[in-house]
Amino acid sequence: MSQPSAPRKTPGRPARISRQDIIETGRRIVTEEGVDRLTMRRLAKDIGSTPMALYHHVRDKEELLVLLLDDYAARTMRRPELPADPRERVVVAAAAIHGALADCPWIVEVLTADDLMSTSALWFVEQIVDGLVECGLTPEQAVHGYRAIWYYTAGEIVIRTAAARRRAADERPTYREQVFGELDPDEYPRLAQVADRWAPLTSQDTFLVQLRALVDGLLIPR
Amino acid sequence: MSQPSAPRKTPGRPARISRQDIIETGRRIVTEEGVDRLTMRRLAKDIGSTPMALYHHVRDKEELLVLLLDDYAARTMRRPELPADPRERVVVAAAAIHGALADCPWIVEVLTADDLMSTSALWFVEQIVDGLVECGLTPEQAVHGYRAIWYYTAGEIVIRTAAARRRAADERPTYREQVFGELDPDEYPRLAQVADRWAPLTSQDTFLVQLRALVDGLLIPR
DNA sequence: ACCTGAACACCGTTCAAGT
DNA sequence: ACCTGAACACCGTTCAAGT
Repeated sequence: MSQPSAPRKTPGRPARISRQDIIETGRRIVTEEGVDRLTMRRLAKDIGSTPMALYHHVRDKEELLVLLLDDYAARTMRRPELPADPRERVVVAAAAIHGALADCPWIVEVLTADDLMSTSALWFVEQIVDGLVECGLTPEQAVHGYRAIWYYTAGEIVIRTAAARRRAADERPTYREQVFGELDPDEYPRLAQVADRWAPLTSQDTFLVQLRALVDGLLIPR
Repeated sequence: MSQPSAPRKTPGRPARISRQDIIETGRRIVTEEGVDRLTMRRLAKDIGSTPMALYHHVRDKEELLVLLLDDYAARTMRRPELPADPRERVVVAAAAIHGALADCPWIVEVLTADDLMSTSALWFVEQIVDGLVECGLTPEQAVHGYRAIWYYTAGEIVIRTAAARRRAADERPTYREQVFGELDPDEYPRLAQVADRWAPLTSQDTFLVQLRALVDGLLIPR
């Protein structure tokens, strides 16, 4: 990451707050109260300073969020033992990324703001691309394969997080429930057939089996 | 959709603005200036009314956005000719959903707010689930398969839209470019190998071939 | 029933000035 | 160099009142 406030050699006034203070206080607010409560004003208040002081250490709020994501990843993404089989290695590395994101729902705000998660996740990306190459893909195909896995993973997190947030906030029946209640079985026979099982089915966590399907599909020679 | 302002039978003051006015004005603002510019205040001003008048016709801003998505889908999602082969049918239906979303980047705001796109997209979901069943999946597997396709599709849109927004707004080199510039080839040999091709590779549109891979993977008997 | 005006409780960020 | 105070230009939404 860029370091606009890397420790200068003495001249000028000593800093009262540091990037590290900002990150730590930001992390506390986000984990305890959610990313919606993280505002520059609130952060400044908690840190005992003014909103504008923050702008001396971070460019803007988006940079702050990326910093917090980096901090989160560095703090939690421990490298797991990976299986020798390259296909399994791809699956386990992708599942590890997914697991880290799933424990950190506020991440969605930043996901949509940057395409590569964090330097701390780079090792996992390496494992995925390398595993795909070892399975016989060209490096180019492997990059595209990684991208498909990343889209699937990010999409799962974004959609599931949104669904959970809605459930938490809402009393009213979801749009989905309304739609499935009034489904015309002549026009939508298959959906009508599964209508009453839709909610339990889609709340099942099948991330891993579908991830395997995707990886298997990517590895079919073509 | 719920219709809190369905036409009442005469009593009371005649409405000066209608749900339809709100949707049309909202659509104009969003398509001409982007979803960020759509505020209740701005919409009220354009419609020649006050912010609070809007709250008589929509519950809140989120409902307004869902209404706009519905309107967009009903207006643009024409049912295409579908191939007879069920596997191809799944691919074409999913690609049609993707194409509609890709032409409408502001959708991301609403995607994260509701899990099922719109009643207008229901026919496409039916085709996907039905195609998967015809290929031999159980209805339950087909629903999970649809979900995986939806995650992949939504993830692609979310990430690509975010990347485009960043490119449009930013001069500074992306985080990604910085990371790939300083990549340690000993620690990340595979990424170092593709580092200089990463940007062109990941800007290629491979949605369709990866979608096929996913569908093929979902259809492998297991 | 439908709409208005004023207010509440906020935002991110810029600017000019202070130490 | 680092921080402050005041201000700019906004938000979504509630409330009480008007017609």
